[in-house]
Amino acid sequence: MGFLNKVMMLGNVTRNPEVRYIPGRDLPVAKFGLAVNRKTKDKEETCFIDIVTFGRTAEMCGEYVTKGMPLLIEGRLSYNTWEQEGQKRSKHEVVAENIQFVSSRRDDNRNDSSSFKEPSADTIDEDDIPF
Amino acid sequence: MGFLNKVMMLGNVTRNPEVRYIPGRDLPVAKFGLAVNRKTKDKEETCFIDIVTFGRTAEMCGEYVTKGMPLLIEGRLSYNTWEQEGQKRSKHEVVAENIQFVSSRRDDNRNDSSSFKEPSADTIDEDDIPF
Amino acid sequence: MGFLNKVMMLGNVTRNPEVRYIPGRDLPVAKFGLAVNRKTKDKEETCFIDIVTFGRTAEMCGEYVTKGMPLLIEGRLSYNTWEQEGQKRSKHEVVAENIQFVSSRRDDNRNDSSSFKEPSADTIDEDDIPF
Amino acid sequence: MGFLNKVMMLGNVTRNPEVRYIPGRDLPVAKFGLAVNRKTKDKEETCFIDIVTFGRTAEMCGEYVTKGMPLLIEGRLSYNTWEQEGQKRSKHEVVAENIQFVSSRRDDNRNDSSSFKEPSADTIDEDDIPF
DNA sequence: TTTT
DNA sequence: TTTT
Repeated sequence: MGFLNKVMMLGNVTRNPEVRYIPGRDLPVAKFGLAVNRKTKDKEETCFIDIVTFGRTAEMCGEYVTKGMPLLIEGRLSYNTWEQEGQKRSKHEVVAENIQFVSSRRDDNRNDSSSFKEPSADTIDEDDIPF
Repeated sequence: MGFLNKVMMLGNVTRNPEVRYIPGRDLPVAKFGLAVNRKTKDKEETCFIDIVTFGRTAEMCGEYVTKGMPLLIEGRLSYNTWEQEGQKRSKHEVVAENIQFVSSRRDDNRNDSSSFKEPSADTIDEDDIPF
Repeated sequence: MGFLNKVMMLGNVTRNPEVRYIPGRDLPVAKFGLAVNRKTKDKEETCFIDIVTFGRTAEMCGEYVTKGMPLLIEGRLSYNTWEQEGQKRSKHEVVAENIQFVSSRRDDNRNDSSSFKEPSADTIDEDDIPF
Repeated sequence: MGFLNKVMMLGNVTRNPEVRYIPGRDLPVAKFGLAVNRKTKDKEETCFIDIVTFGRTAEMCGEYVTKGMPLLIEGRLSYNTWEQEGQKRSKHEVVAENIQFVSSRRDDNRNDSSSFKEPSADTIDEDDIPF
């Protein structure tokens, strides 16, 4: 049938990424939190969600992503289960497949673009496009 | 800054919707589960997630959605917290803003289209489009 | 089989919306242009596309959207054909089903939120959500 | 400010892909057409759009994609301009960054999954995910 | 708690 | 130029 599992979120980083390596593999994994606000007429609610990312994107998160920063995340929702002290535990998180830096001030634009040139080069398919 | 929180999932319904009404409001709320599979070369993983929907969409879920059925969901990720026996509890779910029926057999196409004509009329903006 | 046609774009408005009414129907239609930039290491390209929107969203575009403004558009791609002087002509445009205002400066946030309270109330399903 | 240009379409291939190579680069480029139907109560409309894809995805399109086949496309809208006989010409197309095969019959599931194992291995980040 |  |  085919599947589809796509998440796009623009929010603020709630804690600095921690980067570790999968034991026995030289694959970096970065984890951090994201908060996405939603304001309507009468209320404001925030979706807090943990973000995981792998490989080069994880390295760049470790280098450039900091608490408070706005970030555009594209990825998929994932559901993990494990046992803890004989108890079943489970958790949703977003596996980020693409991360985009977003400047929060018009004035910062110039600087952002240059300082984030490397990260932005990480977006999907950047190497494949000839024109 | 603006926010973005968009989820699109194509999966199978894991339990029949239960529909109830918000007390004091005549607003229907439907809840059910969705399983989204993801196969790669070496493994298969499934994301289980609870779906909530409101209003006319909720009514139609109560009427047409059944366990096992494939469904295309568009909505947003939401994070709820509450207290239970003095313990903080929290949960992620997807608030479905648009639901689309998906036939799983080519042969069913004809019938699906007609039996689901009403539901499919519920998609975003259906009333607004003049041509 | 089900269909899917979803477009999400964050860009700048290239001309002020023109709002007209479908003759014989009191349905407003707004049209304007959007430019979405894409920078990579070696080049910058811009996707120019025409946006159409209907109903209440169209009215709000007429009232609040102006040339140069950044805008987040969600909708679907549409393909129109017609005859002009015996020639077949065709055109792609995006039918916007949801429009979100995006402030371009952190400082503007407060004001934006309030001045755009009405528009932001137009997002999908705003009326359906009970909490 | 950051940009966003995301297109997701599920439709049928309208012509077999033609694959050529960028002169001087060993980069394959595949082009084909897609038709996305949209039925509402009173009408049916079809969005025809040209799809371009590069690299390994292009090769797989050349090998596996055929006219009539349903396909899930994820990518971005692109706008190209050129001169033809002194006339300015322009065109929208979708640059596909990810393509997913979608079986149209439940019965085909088994075979599809296996025959398309290679293509599906091309989805975003397949190599990066450790579990 | 789970679907194909 | 068009698919189901």
